[in-house]
Amino acid sequence: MSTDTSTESGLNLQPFESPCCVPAEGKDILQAEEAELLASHFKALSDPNRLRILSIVSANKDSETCVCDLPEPLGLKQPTVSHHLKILVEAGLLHREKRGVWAYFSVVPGALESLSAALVAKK
Amino acid sequence: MSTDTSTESGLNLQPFESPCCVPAEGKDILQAEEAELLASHFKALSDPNRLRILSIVSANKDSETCVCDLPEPLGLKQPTVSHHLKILVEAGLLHREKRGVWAYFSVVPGALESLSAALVAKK
DNA sequence: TGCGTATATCGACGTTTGTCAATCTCTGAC
DNA sequence: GTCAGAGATTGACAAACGTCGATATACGCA
Repeated sequence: MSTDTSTESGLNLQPFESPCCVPAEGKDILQAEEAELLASHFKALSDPNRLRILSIVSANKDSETCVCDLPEPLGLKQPTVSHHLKILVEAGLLHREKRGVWAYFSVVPGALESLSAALVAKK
Repeated sequence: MSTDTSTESGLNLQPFESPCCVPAEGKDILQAEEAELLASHFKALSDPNRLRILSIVSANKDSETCVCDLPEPLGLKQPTVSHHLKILVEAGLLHREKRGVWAYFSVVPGALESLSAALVAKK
């Protein structure tokens, strides 16, 4: 990266080479794979209707939430709700249990907490 | 949902109507506006390259990070990096300070922590 | 067996997103 | 004033996303 600066040893003021700051790479930086994984989790949380689904489901901790209760408060049609639920389940945030014809959902214990911790403990 | 139930007026016991669970709405559920706001923040975190930018910037806390250092470790072109930086700034996660020709970025104090808290304190 | 219902899946559509080449704006140096 | 470089903006494009109607699947009941 140095062109022909004669005295490169002692001086730290560079004419045009690296005038701003240090590269800051190769250290304990979030790697591409980890970033991809973490981003996929946040993507599951990046839709307002999915956040509201999580809120509703986590509101009744004792009794699980069934799908049939979600379309009305959300103002969404049943296929759309099913689509969002699938995304939340695949993200590991919701647990699906099918009993008979009905499907009941509950928040996976510790899932939100671990995501929350990843936010503050970001390297 | 009701086909041809003759007496639809006063009765609240439904033969096939609500067999699963309670509606669980109208309580302390995440409202649409709050959900929209929260989702917009998580959307800023839902891209792996933006997470890596946050990681790099937060890695050198003392000295801020300049834009010119980001394209190389990320493998992105300068306009793309600028685009992601804009999203992070508008989400309130990064602070931009332009000194001369260069722009330096730093993590907004408490921004990630407040998001992290919203995750576990979800109603 | 056959019917009604709850949920999942499919297909389509408009919208949003990530990326980059090209260009513009601004600043410092000569 | 002129020039060079840093970074922001624009426009374009493919890919991904959210939504919903239509349909399929699975289960309980008579």
